[in-house]
Amino acid sequence: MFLRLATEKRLPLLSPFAAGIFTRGFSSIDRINTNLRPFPDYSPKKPGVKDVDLVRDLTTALKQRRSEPARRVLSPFGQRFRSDHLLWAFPHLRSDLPLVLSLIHWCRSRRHPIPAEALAIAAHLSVDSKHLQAARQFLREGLSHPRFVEQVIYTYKYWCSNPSVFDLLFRASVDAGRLAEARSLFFHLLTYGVIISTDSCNALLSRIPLHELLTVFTEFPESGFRWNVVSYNILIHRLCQIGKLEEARGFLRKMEDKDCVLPDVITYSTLIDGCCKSGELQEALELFSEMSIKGLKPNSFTYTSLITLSCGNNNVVEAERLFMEMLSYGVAPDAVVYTSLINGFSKKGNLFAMSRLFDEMKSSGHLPDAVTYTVLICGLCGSGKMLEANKMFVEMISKGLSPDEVTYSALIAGYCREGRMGDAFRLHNEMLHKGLLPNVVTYTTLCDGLCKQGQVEAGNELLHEMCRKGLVLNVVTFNSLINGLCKAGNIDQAVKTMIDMEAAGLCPDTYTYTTLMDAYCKSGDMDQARLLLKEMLDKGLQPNVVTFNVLMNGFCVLGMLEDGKTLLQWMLDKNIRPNATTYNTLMKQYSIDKNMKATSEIYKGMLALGIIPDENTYNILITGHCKSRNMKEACYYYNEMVSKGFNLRKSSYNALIKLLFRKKKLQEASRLFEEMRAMKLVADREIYSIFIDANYNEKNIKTILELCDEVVENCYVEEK
DNA sequence: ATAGGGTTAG
Repeated sequence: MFLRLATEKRLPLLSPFAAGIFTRGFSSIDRINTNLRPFPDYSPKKPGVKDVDLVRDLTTALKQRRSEPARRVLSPFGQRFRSDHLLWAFPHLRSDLPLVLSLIHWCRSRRHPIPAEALAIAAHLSVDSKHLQAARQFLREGLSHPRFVEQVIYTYKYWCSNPSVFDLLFRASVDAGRLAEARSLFFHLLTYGVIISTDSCNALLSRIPLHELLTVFTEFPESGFRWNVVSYNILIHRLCQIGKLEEARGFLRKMEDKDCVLPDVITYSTLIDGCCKSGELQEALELFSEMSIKGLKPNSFTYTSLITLSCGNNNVVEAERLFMEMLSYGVAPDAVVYTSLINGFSKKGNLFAMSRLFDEMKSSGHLPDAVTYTVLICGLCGSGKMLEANKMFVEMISKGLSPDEVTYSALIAGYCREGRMGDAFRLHNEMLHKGLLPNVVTYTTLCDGLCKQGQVEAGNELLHEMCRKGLVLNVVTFNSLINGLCKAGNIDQAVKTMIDMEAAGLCPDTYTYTTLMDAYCKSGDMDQARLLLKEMLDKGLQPNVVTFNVLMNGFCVLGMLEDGKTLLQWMLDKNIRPNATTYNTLMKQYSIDKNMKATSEIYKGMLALGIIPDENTYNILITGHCKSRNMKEACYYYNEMVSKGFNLRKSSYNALIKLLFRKKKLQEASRLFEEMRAMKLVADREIYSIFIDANYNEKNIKTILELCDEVVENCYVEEK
């Protein structure tokens, strides 16, 4: 199996009838392959007379008393025994591997070094007895001796070994990380006609760096060796990992057309995943249909890649469709595909769908693992449900699952978002206590949390601690710190930090620029903001909707509404889809300027593009219309937003109540006032006065007292 | 030999 003579390459050189030679056995092959090296003859070192006697007595004792412990049997020989005796003992024990093993074991226990030659022979004997595990161990140990390979070759013929010993030797080199050695071993063995198995060569492929992999991939077949589908899958996977999709696809064609190796589900799934990771949905779908045409049935790996991409594109509807399609094709779902889908919903904040799928997963017999729980915890944290996230954390531990760095980082991020830095650091300490090392993400999360609490200095100190632990800052860490500095009003230091970041070999990205541009915009320095925009465009960085929103906000608060509208047009021209925030920013400024006509036009433009208004949009419309005393419009938007399940902000309630009161709509005003109080929102003092007066007129003492209490409790405390 | 989880900007 393991040995194939390296003759295939020479085939074309033979005469037409030479092919028949191959059926006639080795002697014929030897005739045509005169340049194949023969295996050398073995001539062991000669023992002295006393040595001969010792070895005979020792091996006889071992055989005679084989049921007794070797230690006891061999103890009389302890004084006189040398490592050399081992070599002379082997011929006596050649078909008795258990005794060979116990003799070697005894040697080791007496601290006798085992010579390389003995290790080579022991490997041959082990292979001969089909004891591959023992052979592997001897070979692994032997590799630490110089010229061990030569020892194995030198002893090979005499000990009538099996060619698989070379395969094991090659494999041991690979496993020991001696990759260059393995590579040259391949060619060296070739000169003896030994061919390493594809499996072992594939083990080499999966361990070497990509540039060497590509060399090996072309250089091994020069001797007639052929790669198989696994080899191609390894290569394609590595190319996909670094985003070289074109080349990966090239090898898909090459394997079929040039090498007659048929791609399998793994080949296609690997390529599809590569496309998904690069966001190339179109490519992925092409390959998906191509594999089906070839009769290859996609599996849960294939679907997971596509589902994960859909979720990442914020398209959970498509993700769920794919999941249903997978089920309808009879592809069994597993914990991974469930986890991916659950993650999609949790990221959208759809906790209902998240727990529905979690239940479905459990009831269909798929055990949630640590990743599943991490996704659930993350989803709950993202929705501010820290209590439930903690419950999930406890549940996962009670199920015997171990939270890892990722789980902890997710929980820590949840606490940071709530400003609960004490809890965040408590978890950080808990990690250390459990022997889990906080990594860059954990530290970045904590640093960001500190920055958001206004403690930039502490954040910076934490990063120094992180560096002392040998961790390296990444782009996100820098961005977080830059943001902290900006929010603390220290733009100069933020810019310096960006320069540090570049000096550290990290490229500022869209987050970095957007953060700094926002700081300049908010300080009223639109010129600097524009300069940064130019710089990022020059670097080939794409501004995104957030970048534009930052600029939009800058123009709007400075009253530069015409620039704002130009910016909106520019976005549309650049095919960057504005979102509700973009429109809200413009609408807000127009409504502050009491230009409700323009506000309404912007709103219409938003609807025309199919951009869904959010809670903010309605609040802007309501306060704006109230300020312009458009009661009808204000009430219209109030009803619409309530029907969509949105809540009014305090300012919207205040404005609407005041307007209703002014228009003598006492009943409506009062109803809204009650609604506002039920929402635990504190009305303006002016509104309290209005309702206290109104109740006074009605002589409703109880209500008056209640309202007075509330005013004292809320308005007074708030104004202090 | 292939798939799922955590951090940053408005």
